[in-house]
Amino acid sequence: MTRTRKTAEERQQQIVQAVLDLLPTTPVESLSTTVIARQVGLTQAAIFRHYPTKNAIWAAVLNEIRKRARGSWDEALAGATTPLDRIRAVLAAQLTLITEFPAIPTLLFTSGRVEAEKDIRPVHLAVMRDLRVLLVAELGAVRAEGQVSQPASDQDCADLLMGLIQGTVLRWTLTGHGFDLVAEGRRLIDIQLSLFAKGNLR
Amino acid sequence: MTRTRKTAEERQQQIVQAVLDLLPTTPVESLSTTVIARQVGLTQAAIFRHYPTKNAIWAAVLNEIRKRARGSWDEALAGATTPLDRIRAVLAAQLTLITEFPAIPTLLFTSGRVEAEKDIRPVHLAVMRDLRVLLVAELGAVRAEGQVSQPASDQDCADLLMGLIQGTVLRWTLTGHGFDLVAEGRRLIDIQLSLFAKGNLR
DNA sequence: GCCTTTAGTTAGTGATAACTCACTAACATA
DNA sequence: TATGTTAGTGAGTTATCACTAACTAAAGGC
Repeated sequence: MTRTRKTAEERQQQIVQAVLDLLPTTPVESLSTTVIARQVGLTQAAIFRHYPTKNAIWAAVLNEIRKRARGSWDEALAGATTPLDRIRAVLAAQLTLITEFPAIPTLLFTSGRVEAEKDIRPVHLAVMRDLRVLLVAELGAVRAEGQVSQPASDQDCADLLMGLIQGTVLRWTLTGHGFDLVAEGRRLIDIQLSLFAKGNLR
Repeated sequence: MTRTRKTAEERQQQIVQAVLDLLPTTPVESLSTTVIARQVGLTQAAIFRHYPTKNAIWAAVLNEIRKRARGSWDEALAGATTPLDRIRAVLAAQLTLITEFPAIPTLLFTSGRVEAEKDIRPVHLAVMRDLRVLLVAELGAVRAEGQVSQPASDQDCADLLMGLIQGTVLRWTLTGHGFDLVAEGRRLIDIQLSLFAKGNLR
């Protein structure tokens, strides 16, 4: 038994990672502290040394997800030049993130435990709002560029794109990941963007 | 105590109705057989005389929802004349149904218990498939009418519309029913349909 | 080498979940 | 009025949940 004790901080990260690893295969309500503990390699009680309540774990997990989402968006934004390309890149990044962490839609589509609602829902809303703000900004840039102006407001266009993403992810989740989310998403995004573009050519 | 015993069939319907009534205000995982029994006015044990397992209750509830969805679609289809109007009507009907039974997205967005998945998910998929088939058919009719032909395939257009609906419903759910779902949905649907229409005018 | 700090364990708590079983009483019918 | 059927009851069962208290032992400064 070469059991080495780890620092509390390390364990906290480990616990969050364990939840992220388990979520794609474990229904949220079956993801008990016992299951988490087994994944980390600790006893169930040890979990409560690092997080005071289970809700605290959910909050930590959601914040980690939010952090990763922001990171991947920033990366996508930096890698593209035109506003339209940035829209494509950010949405593709979001879909890629979701394929890497199917935990995200699982949590998103789960109304969740009664008490967890208070902790989880605000983070969801924040992530969605962040993405929407980003889209509206880029759509505004597209419009400002002048060449292509959408027939609908930037907000409406953003909502249509958000719906497209969410709907596709929902379909992907319900079909048990039955298709390539990123490819299908990219395809539909291109169609939608081309519809925006064509809209003003009349 | 003029306690009259009811038939098993009556009770079964009553139990399903009780779940539908409770769902908007009760988190899915708090909706125990005890709560259901209290709503119906029976003991908890009596529930199991009418449904062998709790999953059986969920299955019955989902099938009832599916039945009602079909019913409201049919009504919408019958009340509209042109294919485009039928699309608008069916989607609005679906949104109206959801405002009447917020239980639907609650169930849809909840991954649910492990075992319930087997019973619940297929019904979800069936409902979504039904709606999509309907949309594809009407979009085909729009195209066949000749005047307006979409720049994308009927299937893709249907997916865009489905995403629009699902995304809007998700937003509505997460914001705690913070806006008028039907009105907002109609607005976005009209925009999307006009995008389809304009697409071929170039 | 001792001593403080703290990660981790063992062994519980009470609450609540779905489900069972022996029994009772309302009902239909003969 | 007697009898078989079945809706409904009350008192359980087992399992699992989040969480806690008392204790143990590893780590690290002195």
